[in-house]
Amino acid sequence: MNYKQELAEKLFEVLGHEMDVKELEMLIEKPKNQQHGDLAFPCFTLAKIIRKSPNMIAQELSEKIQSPTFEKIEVLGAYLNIFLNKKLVSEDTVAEIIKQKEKYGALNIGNNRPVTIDLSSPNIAKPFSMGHLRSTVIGNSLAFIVEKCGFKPIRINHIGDWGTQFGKLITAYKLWGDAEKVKQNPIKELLTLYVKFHEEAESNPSLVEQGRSWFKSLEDGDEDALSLWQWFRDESLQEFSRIYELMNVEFDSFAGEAFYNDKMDRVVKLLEEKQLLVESDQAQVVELTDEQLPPCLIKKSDGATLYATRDLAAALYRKENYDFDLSLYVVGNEQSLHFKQLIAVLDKMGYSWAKKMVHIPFGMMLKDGKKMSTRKGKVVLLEEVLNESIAMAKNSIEEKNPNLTDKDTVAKQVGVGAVMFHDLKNFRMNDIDFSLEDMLRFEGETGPYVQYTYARACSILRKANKATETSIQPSSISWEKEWKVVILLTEFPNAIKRSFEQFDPSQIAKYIVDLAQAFNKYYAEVKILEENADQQARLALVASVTIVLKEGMRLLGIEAPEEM
RNA sequence: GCGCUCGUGGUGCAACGGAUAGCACGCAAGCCUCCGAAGCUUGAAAUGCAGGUUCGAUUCCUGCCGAGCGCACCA
Repeated sequence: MNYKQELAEKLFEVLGHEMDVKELEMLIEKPKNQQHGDLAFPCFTLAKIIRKSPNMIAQELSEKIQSPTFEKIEVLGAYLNIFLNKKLVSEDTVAEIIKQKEKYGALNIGNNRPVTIDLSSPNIAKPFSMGHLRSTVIGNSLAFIVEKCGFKPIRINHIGDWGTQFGKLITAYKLWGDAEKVKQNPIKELLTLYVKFHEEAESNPSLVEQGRSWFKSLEDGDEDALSLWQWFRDESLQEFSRIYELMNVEFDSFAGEAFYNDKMDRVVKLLEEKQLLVESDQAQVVELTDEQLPPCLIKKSDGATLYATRDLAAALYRKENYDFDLSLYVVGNEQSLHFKQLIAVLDKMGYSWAKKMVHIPFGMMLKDGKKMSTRKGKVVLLEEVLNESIAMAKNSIEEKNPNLTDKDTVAKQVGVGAVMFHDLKNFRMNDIDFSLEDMLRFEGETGPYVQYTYARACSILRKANKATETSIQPSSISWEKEWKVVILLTEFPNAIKRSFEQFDPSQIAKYIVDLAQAFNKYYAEVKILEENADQQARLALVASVTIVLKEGMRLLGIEAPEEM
């Protein structure tokens, strides 16, 4: 199945053990140009070791290597170009996929060890904005990827349900709030209050002081403050769950910031015991000068805790309760410094597992090239975008496939798929300038494009009206026209491996677009349902494509409707 | 000022240090009496600047320019 490895082994046999198999495998590449074959081995590195011209080495190697897997070996300059045996590789690959079904591409490297994933983490009383979309969608996909690699994912939604913004919110509600309005449209009304607070605070600084004092009351357990907090929290969570349902995202834990309120004293004590805590400007900090980082603030001068304190408590709690092998934090790039500090402090505390914590940063969702600001109300609401996308999908269905049953379900799958895919298709570190137009595009490299390809392939299998055979019959097919599709099918496990190693779902998104493109070209060129001796083999190929496309979409958290 | 991230056709993005730098959107021209045109085919169009390492640099290193984000009592 791994042809690269096979080639590396052959090279190793033929060579006088100048390099080991791993090194040789590293050098093997897939040519950009298909005319150069399926695998290529450049001889430059070898030339240095053996002290012969690379062209000569290539020539010599080409004469010595033989295997039924390689049907042709060409020498082009310093390159050894290997052409795989199309019939053998195609029939093996297709048979393998049909046999393994959605298990194809699974990697058994995790040994069922737990991996916690901190994702989504919206702030209560603030709207679920496009910014949270990124963490939710990337984290969700990473959970599936990690699972595919044999780990046990634990999705944790570290809800932002505590902090000074609640003091501000309570202040605003006390001054201008209306219970009825909040009940009717909680998030929007709370956002309005939050924005108003910041507008007013510019000319009236005492508001900030009031906010701070309300938060202090909250921390001290003041009943009035607590009941307001509880109310805001409940209303917000209800709204969030509606969005998660739309996107089909589920969590194993909603333990947010408030959950750690009673677990922070312990952290502070531990830090004191380990003599890491230092007073600085009346605040308690951990110095990180050795690590060349700014100090990490643990307690404010008024004794209140901070973000870092909470995250330390959360890290300890997660280690103790989940015994994670890996702890991923899918949080924006702008918090890189915070996670460096967090990990550094844990390391200083002597926890060896600190290095198992990985911050997975991603670029910002910008608006007109600038950061969106909740305070100024410059946010785009995710739910509105999703609903608009669903409505657009519905229109497309009415126009293109009016007889479809269950249009609403499919519209949801396609509309939401478009938004999620748009976020996953590019390398996560790139900033994204928000564009509704781009997000709701259904043509080109988009979720709906992949879904459409899948639906078309399913349609063929339906029309063939033969259950996909468990094995493909020997056929006269040459696999020439199918070859681009086949070679991509063999690449799926690699795409999964890359996405895991780099914690990068876009590797899979790009892969399924490539596969969909190759299949669509094949579809345009070959009449698959033509009755002839090759039909069975072609249908098996189509079945393989549906399996891999569907599994690829699943790993991104996107649904795959069979008709659309 | 210091730190992190990023500079590729008009726009959005690809390219384990390798061959002629790929794809999509948009634009221009085609393709449904034929398996779903949310598709396919063809065309025009790009590596910020200057050095360095290397047989070979879009990729690695240094400097500069440009963008975004951070840099103690927000998260």
